[in-house]
Amino acid sequence: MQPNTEFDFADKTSGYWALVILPLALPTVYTYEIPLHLLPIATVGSRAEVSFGKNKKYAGIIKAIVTDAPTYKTKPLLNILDDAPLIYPQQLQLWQWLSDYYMCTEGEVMAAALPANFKLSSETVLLYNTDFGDDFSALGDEEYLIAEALQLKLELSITEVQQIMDATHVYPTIKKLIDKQVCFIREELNEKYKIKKENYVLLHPQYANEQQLAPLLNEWKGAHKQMELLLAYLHLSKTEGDVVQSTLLKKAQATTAQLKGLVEKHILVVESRSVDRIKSLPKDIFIDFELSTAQQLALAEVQQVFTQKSVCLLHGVTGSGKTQLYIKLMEQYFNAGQQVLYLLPEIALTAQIIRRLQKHFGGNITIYHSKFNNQERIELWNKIRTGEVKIVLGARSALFLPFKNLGLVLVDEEHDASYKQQDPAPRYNARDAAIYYGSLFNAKILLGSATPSLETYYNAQQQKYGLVTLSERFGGIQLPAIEIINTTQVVQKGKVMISPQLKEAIQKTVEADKQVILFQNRRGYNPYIICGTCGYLPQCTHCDVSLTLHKYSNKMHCHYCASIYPKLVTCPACGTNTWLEKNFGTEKIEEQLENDFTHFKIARMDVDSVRGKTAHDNLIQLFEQQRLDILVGTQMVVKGLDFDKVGLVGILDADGLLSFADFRANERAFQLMEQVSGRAGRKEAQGKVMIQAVNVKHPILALVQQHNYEQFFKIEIEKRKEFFYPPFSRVVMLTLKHKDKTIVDGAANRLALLLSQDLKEFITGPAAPIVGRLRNLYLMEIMIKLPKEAGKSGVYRKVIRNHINLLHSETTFKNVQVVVDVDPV
DNA sequence: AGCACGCCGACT
DNA sequence: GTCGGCGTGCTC
Repeated sequence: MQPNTEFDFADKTSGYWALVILPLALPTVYTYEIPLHLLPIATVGSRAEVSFGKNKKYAGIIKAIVTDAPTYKTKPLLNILDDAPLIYPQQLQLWQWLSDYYMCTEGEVMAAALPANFKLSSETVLLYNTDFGDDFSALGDEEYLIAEALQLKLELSITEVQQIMDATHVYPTIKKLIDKQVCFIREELNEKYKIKKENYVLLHPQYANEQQLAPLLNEWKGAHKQMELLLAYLHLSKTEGDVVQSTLLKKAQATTAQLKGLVEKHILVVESRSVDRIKSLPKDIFIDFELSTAQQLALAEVQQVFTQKSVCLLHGVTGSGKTQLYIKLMEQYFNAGQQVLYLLPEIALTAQIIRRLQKHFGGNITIYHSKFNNQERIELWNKIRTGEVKIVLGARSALFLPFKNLGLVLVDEEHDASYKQQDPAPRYNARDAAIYYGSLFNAKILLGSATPSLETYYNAQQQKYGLVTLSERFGGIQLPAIEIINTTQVVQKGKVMISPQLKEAIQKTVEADKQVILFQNRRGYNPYIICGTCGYLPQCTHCDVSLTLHKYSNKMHCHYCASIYPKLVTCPACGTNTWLEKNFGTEKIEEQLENDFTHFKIARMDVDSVRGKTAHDNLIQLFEQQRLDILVGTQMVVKGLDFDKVGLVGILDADGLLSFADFRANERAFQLMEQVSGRAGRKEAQGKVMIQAVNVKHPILALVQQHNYEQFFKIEIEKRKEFFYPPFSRVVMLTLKHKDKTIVDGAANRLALLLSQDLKEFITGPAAPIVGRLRNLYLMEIMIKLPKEAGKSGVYRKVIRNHINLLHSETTFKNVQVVVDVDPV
């Protein structure tokens, strides 16, 4: 694979070709000839600048270097953009695996894997031909406009041209301008990343020894201000070591001119140094706590498992102190000089956990998530690649980082659905991909959860993974007592659902100086308006869903396509104005609570209230510092938060959780309720949980009440087995989309028929999903439950791929989009 | 993903 | 008659 450096350079063609992955949804790699002069630096894993199509340029990744000449003519690589490979062979292997397993292209994986600033594509720039003169008489109106602007600015980007012409159809005009030689075009591939430089002030070498400065200072002849500046410098360099120009000038209240004076006198020198954007903490490790006996035992068991198996599940009840165990384990791998990846669901990546880990690992721990800007990501990327950074804490995309020497992967809250990427391909599950990625390094993988996914727990039971259980809460605190409240009566009154019992408990809890968390599931349980006369229900014009009423905007929102509509005054169906507000979301609950408890401090936490970078953390901090009494929220309040003073947790609507129509409904409901409950009584005393439900006989509720995961697993796994659902099968969900209803229906039937030639007994559907139309596209779904026979899954995927291609070869169905989702959640 | 080519409806 | 709509196909 490596280019032969002994190659005879006298030969003109190098005889080597590079297979390049482009960051586009293209099914294959593209072959480029490696020009002789680039051969020594063209290495697998580096980015190459290539021309693709008529004039676009991209930065692609060299996947492989081959010596067999392709049968078609090739373009040359234009440039090699990296001194050293950006990614390691393990990354390429991971990309390949992801694209195979999740049935997407490697380009899509690349687009997801690389930080934005590494993904370059050219921008077309129009350049004015100064030889053209200024005779614009032969130009049309639009051509004239552009030519005039070009004459003035000499360069225009395509976007600027679009603005000038106020039109999208700019290419024909540009073409004419080029033909008439008014301008020519250039394709620019810009490296956006600039190393941040900062000016440092140093003593001139002739004063390297400070004693040499004394005569100078005693016989100071220069400006007084310059001496002050020099003294300020000496002070700063004593106290802080390296002196940054900006800090010095600020401190001495001096100007650059004065500093320049000293530089000219060869007393000081200014040096531009690249600085790290990532502010670094001291690299001390400080692990000052001791594990409890139960934790120590569990840690020893994990270590024991890792001598035989590479994956281990840590099943620890909420509040058992899994994080402490992780910290001890991380320390061990860190000390062995290996890198550690700690994955968390995006939402749990709060300042809380970050602070906690930084306290122990200081500057050795690095955080990587979507809120970081591009420059910071690039710097991190490089530090991880060189092995300088040892511990990374991140959400699912941190999986793509180029580890050099990965020893341990921790997947916390392994059951969490947000490890699965939903929308743009690759639709990967970071937990599963982490297991594969780890195996490439021979790393150990620890999956942690209080409510493991059925798949993982099953794997543990089958001895595929090791299993370690922590059934005792840290400090011996009891798991919260759970009370189930029948709300049949309350519901009938059509009011906000806070039962008298819950209301009383809230009152008592807050009065006892404890905090309350109220949980309301959001999806499918939103406020809406309905016409009280004719029953008309306002719906989104692009999607088959009813609109949600938002109080703060007083507008109706579509939660699927984000369209916003004004609140209707008269009913478009019957012309009356008798709207009824139905149902309730977190907003409405907050409103109700404010009425009921006028003296309590109440806050709401959901996607609307925590928009923006810091709102979420701020709210958590407020709650942590007990400046809030009641927190009302959705899923968000569940994840990874530790609050010491929560005495009561209320689940307002358990029916809503249990009523989803898919095979994971019970699992999700159990996990959610168990996790929410776990927020209660973590440090000092046993907490209390109240679950409101109409269907109080639902078996899951009893299991939650007993905190009985094992029993839940036993019941649920039987059902999965009976109906051939995961973990007994592997689900592949095909979603077909088209703007014409009859065409999607036809395509879905056709595809199902095609698939049934090979996979007859595994197909369910086609069927329209609950939301049958999204963004003006009608949807149909086909579910395939594939058996998990060893070695067969590749064959199955090929069959599916072939049949989709076959469908697309039929003219009627050519434009039907088919989205493939492997292991959907 | 772009971008060009090509075949049909609404205007000078 | 042409302009420009977007459906279709290709990019090493």
